[in-house]
Amino acid sequence: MPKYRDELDAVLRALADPTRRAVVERLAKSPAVVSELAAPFSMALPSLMQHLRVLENAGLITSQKHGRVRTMSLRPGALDVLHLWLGEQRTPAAHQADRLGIHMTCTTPKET
Amino acid sequence: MPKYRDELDAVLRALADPTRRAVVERLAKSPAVVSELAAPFSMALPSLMQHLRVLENAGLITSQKHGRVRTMSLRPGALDVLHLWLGEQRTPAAHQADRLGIHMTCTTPKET
DNA sequence: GCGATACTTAGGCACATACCTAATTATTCT
DNA sequence: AGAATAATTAGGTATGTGCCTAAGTATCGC
Repeated sequence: MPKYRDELDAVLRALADPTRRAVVERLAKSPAVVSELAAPFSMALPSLMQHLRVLENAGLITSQKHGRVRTMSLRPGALDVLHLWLGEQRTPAAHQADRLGIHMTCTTPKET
Repeated sequence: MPKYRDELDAVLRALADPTRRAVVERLAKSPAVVSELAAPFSMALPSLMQHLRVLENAGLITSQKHGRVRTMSLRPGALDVLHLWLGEQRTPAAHQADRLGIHMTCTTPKET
């Protein structure tokens, strides 16, 4: 039952690329067709398509084809798995801080 | 000033690997020394060290060396950048749902 | 000092990933 | 039908990533 972990892994891998993140950000505003998505990038179409496939396989986006046009949309709730994981990683200190309504900041120690 | 984006990129890249995520999860409980961290993995020490370096460069963890022992800790607030980005990607629909206190779920459409 | 311990550095190999161009398929427009 | 448009498939390259072994370096404990 490591479905959650696999899903998380796919999502994080997908989001680790700036191009794919940009696509997600674009789609967060509204759905768009492939060529619209490709326009902002100085990248050949097939390259971008590959990114879209990765995003789709990760379950982050969905697509529907009408005629020769494919419309991609962000899947609402697709990022929930990340949200969830993130919640689990809060340190005890952070939890404490949360309860107290303190925002924690960190100083960068000199490297060793 | 794309410092935020660079930071986000580094963090997501770092978290895209299961080994590194496992390290983060471990460190979320408490700090640990390198050999403790390495123990659960069937991986040569130098390989794990490389992961630790990636995590440290991404600003997710810090380390301090006392004598010959290096103690690693999760940097509280290191994941904030991710949290922040995540917040920005909520679809209008998700926002709507949030306001209404509805939890959105998705059905997986048949692939096209 | 000397061996054991805890990392570190150096260098190398295999496979994954991000691109590309060229050629194809499927629709739509005229 | 034929040209234009929107994607897709196929296949190739180059760089990045994750892992390894072997050989340091720096403490620590006797």
